[in-house]
Amino acid sequence: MERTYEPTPSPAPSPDIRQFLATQLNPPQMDAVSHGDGPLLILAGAGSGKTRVIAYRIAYIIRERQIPPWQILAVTFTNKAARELTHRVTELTGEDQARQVRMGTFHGLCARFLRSEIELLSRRYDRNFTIYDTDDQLRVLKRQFAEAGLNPKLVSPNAVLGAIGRLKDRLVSPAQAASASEAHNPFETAVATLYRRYQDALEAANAVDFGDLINLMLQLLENFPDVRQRYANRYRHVLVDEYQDVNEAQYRLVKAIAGDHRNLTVVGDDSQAIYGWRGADVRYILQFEQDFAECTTVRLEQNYRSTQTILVAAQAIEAGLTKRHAKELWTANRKGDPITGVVAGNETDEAQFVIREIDRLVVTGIAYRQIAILYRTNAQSRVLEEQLVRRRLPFQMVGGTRFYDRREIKEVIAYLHLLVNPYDADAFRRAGATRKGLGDTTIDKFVAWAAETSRPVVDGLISLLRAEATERPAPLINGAVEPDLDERSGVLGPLPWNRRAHELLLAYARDLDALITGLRTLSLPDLLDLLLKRTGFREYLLEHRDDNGEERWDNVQELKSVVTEYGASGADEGLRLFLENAALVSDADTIRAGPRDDVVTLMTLHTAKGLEFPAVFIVGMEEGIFPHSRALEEGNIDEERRLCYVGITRAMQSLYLVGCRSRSFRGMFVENDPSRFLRELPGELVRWVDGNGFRLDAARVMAMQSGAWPGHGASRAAGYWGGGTATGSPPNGSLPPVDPNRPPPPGAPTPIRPWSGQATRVGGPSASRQPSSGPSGLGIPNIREFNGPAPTPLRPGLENISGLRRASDLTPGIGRAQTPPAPPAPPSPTYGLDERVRHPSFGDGTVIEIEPGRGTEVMIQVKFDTVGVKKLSTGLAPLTRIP
DNA sequence: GGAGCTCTTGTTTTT
DNA sequence: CAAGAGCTCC
Repeated sequence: MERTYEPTPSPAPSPDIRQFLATQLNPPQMDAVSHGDGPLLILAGAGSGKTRVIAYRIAYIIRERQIPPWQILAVTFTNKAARELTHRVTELTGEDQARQVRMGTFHGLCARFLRSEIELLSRRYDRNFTIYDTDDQLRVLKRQFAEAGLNPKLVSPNAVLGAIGRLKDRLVSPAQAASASEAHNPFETAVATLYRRYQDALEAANAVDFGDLINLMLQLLENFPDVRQRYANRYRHVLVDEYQDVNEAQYRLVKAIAGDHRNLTVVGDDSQAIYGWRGADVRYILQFEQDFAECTTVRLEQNYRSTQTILVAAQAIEAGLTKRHAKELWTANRKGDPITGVVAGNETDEAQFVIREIDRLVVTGIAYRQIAILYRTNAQSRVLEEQLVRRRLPFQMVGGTRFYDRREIKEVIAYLHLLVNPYDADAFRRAGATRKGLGDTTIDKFVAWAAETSRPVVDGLISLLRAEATERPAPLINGAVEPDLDERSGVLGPLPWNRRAHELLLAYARDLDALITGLRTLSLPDLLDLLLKRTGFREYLLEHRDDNGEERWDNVQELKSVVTEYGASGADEGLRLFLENAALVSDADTIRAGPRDDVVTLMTLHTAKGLEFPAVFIVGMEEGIFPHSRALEEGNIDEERRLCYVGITRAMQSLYLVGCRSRSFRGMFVENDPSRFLRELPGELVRWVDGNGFRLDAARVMAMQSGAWPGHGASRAAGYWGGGTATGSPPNGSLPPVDPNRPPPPGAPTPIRPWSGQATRVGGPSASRQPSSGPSGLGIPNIREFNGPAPTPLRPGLENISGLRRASDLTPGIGRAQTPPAPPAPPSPTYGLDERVRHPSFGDGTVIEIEPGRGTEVMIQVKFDTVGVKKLSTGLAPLTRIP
């Protein structure tokens, strides 16, 4: 096929489309959406309608430019984002077209591409490759420690796995890692050795890890020009979301596909780059204008999400960054309430404050689902969970331990993996370990035997069965099976295990054989049933495991309900789809609550990226927790700062930043200083309270801002406030007054690291698998059909208070919307007296009073049938009319 | 091979 | 503190 990359002349949008877009988008958004061919950089501040712009742009390319949808490739980082984008594009173009657009995550898309291409790349892989997750990786790696005679106590396998991951992010091969330039100390030498072995083990198992998904695809594109041409030709329009989070491999992947035609749109915000630890490099977005010199840059600087107060606070944190793209967010939203800064006593007080405050918010008409509690580390969720359960507040945790990471689930899935990928030795071991009587010794012997005789593990096992089925059962000589068991496929050779082990292996083989047959004849749910029954999995869990056997069995039952959703296709195809999902999909993606569930959401700050909530609590605002001690040690404060920026900008109306003086972990009490991020908040924006909600007096606020928890040893606080100003180094290693650009003082105590802990999760995967818009539903405007312009839902009365507009005001053509375009906030519904309404928490009720609230807010009083009279804001309360 | 015990150790974020 | 590794004993 001839490939030419002449830019299609970009026709001026037809007037009606342009007119319609003008009602939906502000001018810079419109510029981005209607940009023609060639590279486009969209710098999209928090809450500036980024996803909306991508969705509209895809729709625009299809509808207006008449590009076939299958020529469009849209890449995201998370499944959540991919799903949201699919959802929005579907609303704009209809299902038929949207389905043809190739949308997905980097990893998901690469997995998909590799299924059809990987055999070109190396004969060591085939299309049935298994995707190993972190747990699988670690198992394989630990085995390499043993085989290489390395002591896992001297070098931590986790650290080595991290190092290998980072090498892969930078496209460093095992051979390169072993070279002098990479390995210049004992650790790196060990890493190089283990990396080589690890990679060999993966290849032998026909398995790839997350890094391989990207890197193998890249190799394919870079080493096979015809393949690259094929992809570049097919995907004539490439869009990449969260571009600030790409690593080198991903960057080169994008370039390999879009480098020729250059129809590349990247969207991102360098202030929200929070994945440096995963190899992401902000540099790529900062350099986009050099990489693609002819690119057009559009800045989306109008924030539709947050109050001015919240935005200004976020910018105060952002201001401490050492480098960033020039970009100034502004909002036409109201000033809003002050931020609440909370000084609690300990982590229980912290949790109790949050809960009391949630109670209060709910009384004012906020629904549980409009509230999020965010924390730096998953371990912090535990106290919150305990208290929430105690107070019977409905909540969901997003993330934490993945459902598919549970041991019993991994064990069942290991069996399933074996049916698809007979080379998967790790799955063989894992499934084998659940079989009564089969121990490591026999399994090791078997795996070694299979490797020596060049048999995939499953084939080797089945061959035992075949040999047994011949006329001559295996006689034993000196406890070993007779060496020359003959069958059509050849001689098995000496089998180095005893009769008892042999019987156990045969039973394993019979089970797998039956399952392989089942793969052809049964539905996927039935196949799983057969698996559980034949292997006696329930008995194994109940007898064999800890006291939680019942609970574990319940989890397996959950797995059955998940699998049912893949039952439409045949077991074989359904199984492949299911396994791919199990490897690539996190709980954050599957366990998303449907819009019906009125629950408070708990998650990490990282997980919260891309979401928004009317009320947000960020807890653990302490040095060592947030910013995290490890980041402090490594001098990575910028990334923590960006994470804080992300957290703050999740909030639409109410923001609480909560920290505590002391916290117990590992059985000890530790005291951290207040987070620098707390202290950097502009004082006039914050209402400071203690854990009981009582206002802090001025002296205590000042103490707080100087780096000490107020009220904690009054003398201590008074001590360095005696002089009236906070210059000089305070005693006790407390931090000096706010100066975002200053590194921590040399004398600062080493912050104590947070402890780890297992976060338990509520709800199973089936609890909420229905597609949903997530908890952010409230703030996302309805997207109307392209061809059916709807009246613009002007948000009533969002007057620009107090002249807080930013520099963008002065920049011609940027960020200034004459008519505020459809802001991402729902129009406040109006209600009439005596109207019947429904609230997700309070039930049904009757409107008995309507009165003006703050600003343009309208407050109504509703007499609920069961809970009495409540005063609610029509803009915020999730009310629906009952006909 | 496996149960039950003590000891060590490791602590971020996720595709 | 809790999970995992390592040890002993059956």
